[in-house]
Amino acid sequence: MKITLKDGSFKEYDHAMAVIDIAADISEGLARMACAAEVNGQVTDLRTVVDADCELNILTVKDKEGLAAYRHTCSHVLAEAVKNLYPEAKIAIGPSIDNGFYYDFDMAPLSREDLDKIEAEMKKIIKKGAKLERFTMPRKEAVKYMEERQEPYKVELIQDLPEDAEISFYSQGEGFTDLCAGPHLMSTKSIKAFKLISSSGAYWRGSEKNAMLTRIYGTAFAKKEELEEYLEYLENIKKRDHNKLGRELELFTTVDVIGQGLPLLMPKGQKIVQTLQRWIEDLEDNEWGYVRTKTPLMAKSDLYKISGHWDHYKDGMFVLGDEETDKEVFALRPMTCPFQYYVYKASQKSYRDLPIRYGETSTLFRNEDSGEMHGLTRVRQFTISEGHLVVRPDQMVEEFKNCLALAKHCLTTLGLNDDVTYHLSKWDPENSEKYIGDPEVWNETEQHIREVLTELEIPFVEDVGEAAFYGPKVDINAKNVYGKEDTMITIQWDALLAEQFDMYYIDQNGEKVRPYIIHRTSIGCYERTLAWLIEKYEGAFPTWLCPEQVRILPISEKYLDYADELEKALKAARVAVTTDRRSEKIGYKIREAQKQKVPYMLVVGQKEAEEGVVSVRSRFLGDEGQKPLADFIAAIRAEIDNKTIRQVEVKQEQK
RNA sequence: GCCGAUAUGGCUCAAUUGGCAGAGCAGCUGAUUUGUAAUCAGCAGGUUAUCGGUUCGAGUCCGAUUAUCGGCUCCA
Repeated sequence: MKITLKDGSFKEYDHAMAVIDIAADISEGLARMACAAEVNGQVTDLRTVVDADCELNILTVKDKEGLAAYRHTCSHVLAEAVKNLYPEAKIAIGPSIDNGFYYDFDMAPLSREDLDKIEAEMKKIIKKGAKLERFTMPRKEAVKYMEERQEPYKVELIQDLPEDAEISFYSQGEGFTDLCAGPHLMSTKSIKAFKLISSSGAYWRGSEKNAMLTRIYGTAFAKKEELEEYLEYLENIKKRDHNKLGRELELFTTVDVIGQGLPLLMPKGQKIVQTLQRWIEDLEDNEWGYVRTKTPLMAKSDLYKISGHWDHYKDGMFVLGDEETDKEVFALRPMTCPFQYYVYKASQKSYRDLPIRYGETSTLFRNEDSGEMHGLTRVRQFTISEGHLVVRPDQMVEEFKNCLALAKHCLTTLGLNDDVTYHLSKWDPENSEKYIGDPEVWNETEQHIREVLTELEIPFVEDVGEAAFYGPKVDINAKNVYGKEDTMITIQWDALLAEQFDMYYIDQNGEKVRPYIIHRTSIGCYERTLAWLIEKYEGAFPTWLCPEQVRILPISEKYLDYADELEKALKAARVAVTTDRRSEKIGYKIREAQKQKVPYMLVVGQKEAEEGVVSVRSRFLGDEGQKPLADFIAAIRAEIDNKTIRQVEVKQEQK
């Protein structure tokens, strides 16, 4: 047989061979490094026996799948260690994940000390360096085997495997065997660097209806240095975490008597939100053809009965009053759609009126479960740059494109455009009762969106079952510092709700026609976007967004007269000024201003006051230097007026 | 909602087996005028998250509640 290797070279053998032996034949080093293999593009185990011509690629920890196998083996070592220390623990599942691996056990919760003990046991196991052996069993035997070992979760897994599946096991050391598809390393000895990160609860098979198991997270790397680097990285990203940094910078806070998911924006945080809001509202209205509405924050239950929310979403709403005893019951709004529909419906519309683009800076309320709240990204009350476009079907593609362009413009201006992924969120035909409308409408609208994204050369992935109940959408997601993804912006194609709300326009022939609706946001919700900006810029915002753009640090009492003049000049430049007329501890105050990420600092002394020159420290103008005051102000002004350097790039990008 | 951890002054942290709640920084007052991690002296700041229990005595032990953090689940 003829084996084609990654580099295009060949190996020929006259008998069947295991991949690991082929690797050893290529080079001993490769066999030592090997974690898994790819045979004809299929990831497989090193123990796989090859008996026909094929393409073979040996995977090491440098390959994604190789590293996954390495970590997966580490999770088996973890399971063996846990079984050694806690024989009563039942094993569930233990896959590799993005940054490491985990294993779920049915056992009592663990403390950090317990994890340290388990880690020590794992080290012992690795030191012994047992070989991993793979074997298979028919279904009946496999079930019996795991029943004898009193592993009910494994029994359930085996029973749920498809009829034709090969049921494979891996065993290692003295009596640890796990149901597993592999692939795995040849020996536990190959694991060089690992660390148990944390433990927590996790539902069996990810369903809250099932038992809560104890999950242990860990990570593993090929080298100690890589592990240390990763652990250091984990420490460092905490410094960017908006939930910590945002509080330190006094952008927001929470108060226990006010409640969960109800952050308070402090003056500096609100200054940023206000800057964003003024910018977006003016941009939408003046350049993108929006008209603004201001609709109520609550409505009678009747409205939500029409929209369907009362039946499907009541648990997620804050209901005011008691349905049993009160004549009227109200609810705080979880979305703005129907409110703006009634603005549309207030008068009869002609085809000439369309498209109509309604924008609203809209505060919404959602009664999230108590464990879901997080900083500014998951809250119970938030404000979103919301909007609904009522358009004729023939205008739909054009308007949808415009919404994407506006979102991209916002992201680019904020410097966030490189950090997002686009998703086409589709319905799930298997679950059609969750959606309204016919399959043809869904397939057609999804195809339209697919074409729009392709035409705009926007890379995207398609997610089944993520659509809104009334239509497919484009979700623009970003990862936070911990790698968790949040939807920042969503643009939804709705060909169905106009029917529910009996919206229409009069066409050229005098006939009533249903319009299409686009639900969209331009910059997302302000709380979440603020959180994202904090993490992106580590609190050092572009100057135009800075709540405090300049701080004056005087060093002499004699400077007082001059300070007033300076203050006036800076105010005229739309620069916030903090004057502190105390002269001592200037070094500390500079440090303090740096900590609070004030981009510009003016240190002003008596001598400079007389000469009209100030010492300037700023992270934009270089560390320090003497500059005429006028130059300094001009520099700040230029930066604010240009928004950012990135803003210039936007202009280049736009046609 | 579920599993676990945590909660002491504005901030960072102490407080021995249950035995007088303390320090540094920040703040305030006065003195000092020396330009980039710290001038000097003094003052003030606390119902130890809240409520309840055990005890002669609770920051410490027990229970409940609230909030925060790490996960799970959820996110129309």
